[in-house]
Amino acid sequence: MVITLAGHESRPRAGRPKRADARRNYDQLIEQAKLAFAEFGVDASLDEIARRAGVASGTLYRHFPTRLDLIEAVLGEQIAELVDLGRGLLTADDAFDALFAWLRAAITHSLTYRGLAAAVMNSALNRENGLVSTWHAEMFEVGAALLTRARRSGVVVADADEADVLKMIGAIAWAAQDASDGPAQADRLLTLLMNGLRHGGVQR
Amino acid sequence: MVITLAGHESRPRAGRPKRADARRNYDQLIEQAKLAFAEFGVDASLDEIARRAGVASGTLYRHFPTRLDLIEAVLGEQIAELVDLGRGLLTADDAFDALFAWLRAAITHSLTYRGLAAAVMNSALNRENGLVSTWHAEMFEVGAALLTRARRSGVVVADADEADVLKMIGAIAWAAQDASDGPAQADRLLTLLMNGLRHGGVQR
DNA sequence: ACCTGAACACCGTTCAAGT
DNA sequence: ACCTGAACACCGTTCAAGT
Repeated sequence: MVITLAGHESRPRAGRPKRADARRNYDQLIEQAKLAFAEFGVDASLDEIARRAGVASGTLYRHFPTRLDLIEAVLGEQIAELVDLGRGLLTADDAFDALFAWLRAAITHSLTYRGLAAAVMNSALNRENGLVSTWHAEMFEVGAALLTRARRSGVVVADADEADVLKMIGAIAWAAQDASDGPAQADRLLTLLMNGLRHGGVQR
Repeated sequence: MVITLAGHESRPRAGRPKRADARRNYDQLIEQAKLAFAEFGVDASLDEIARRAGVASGTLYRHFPTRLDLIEAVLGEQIAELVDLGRGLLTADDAFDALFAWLRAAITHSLTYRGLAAAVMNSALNRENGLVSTWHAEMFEVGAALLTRARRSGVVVADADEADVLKMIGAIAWAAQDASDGPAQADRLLTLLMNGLRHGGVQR
């Protein structure tokens, strides 16, 4: 008798395929998704993306079973860079500034495409596919490490919770995403948050 | 020659109608919308709401040309109460606590229905129908007044911007809306924000 | 005045049939 | 293996026809 864990063995989870035509389609889909995301946000029509890539809708679903899989593929490198940046900042002199800088970069990243913050938040809630995507997991890990270090250094209040702070980052990104001033507003809101975190009070 | 301002003269903007059957439909629509919003959030299917109210979809659109009009109608009393609360708090002893209390109530209000914070944010951005809805305008006015008072009393940092703070409130509500702990998380995030606003630093 | 319900234009998702 | 494209089930919105 064979025991299978439901929902764990059936996912394609392919990555870039080997066959020539399939690989061409895969690349075209990512390329067109990138353009469509830039134009309409991450809620862009999947059908339209497939059409522009010169491919039927079923093909899109074959490669990217979920809209989130497509988003992840499009943002892959960018996320890797962000994680690297965070790891580097773990040895920076000022633990407060390091945390600040990384959160700032994370927010900037979230502003790449309209709706991205909401999509990420949604993926964090959706526990169905086992754990959260590795994507989100790595981001969380780095952010949590930076906050922990800042807390241990005594530059940040002791009871700041990782999940809360990172959730707040998502919230700020969401709030600023289609404001006319955009990044500037995100900066102001982040400053508000950091003042709340700073041990020893607001500095003016 | 007659000059008309596009988009300003043609809106029904009815309110509760006079004819008996129309009024019955109107009330039923609000009643069923309330139930549907509670069950599915403010993105509930309008067709389904009409169906449950025993009415064709066109009737719903006649009374509530926009989803936002329906939301406003459903939440009317609740918003009035919130505005009244805020006005009362304007004469409270402690300007900081008054601001805190009102923001807390505003967040709690936003948690009534899933998706409400996003809908409100969206309406604030959508300048097409002249100004923002009176609903939003009154809320903003009261919130801004409370913040201004706190700033003048010197209990809140001088450069806190009304629009930023209120946007942050929306963001917090959004972040907490489908968390498992819900209101508790919203409280923690709000505390973070208030610490950032407090003049003289964090108190522990 | 108000309501009905069909019609339209869009979604995402699945799946049998083809190569 | 991979792709196609029709089919399905859902949307919101409009509008001619009825009362």
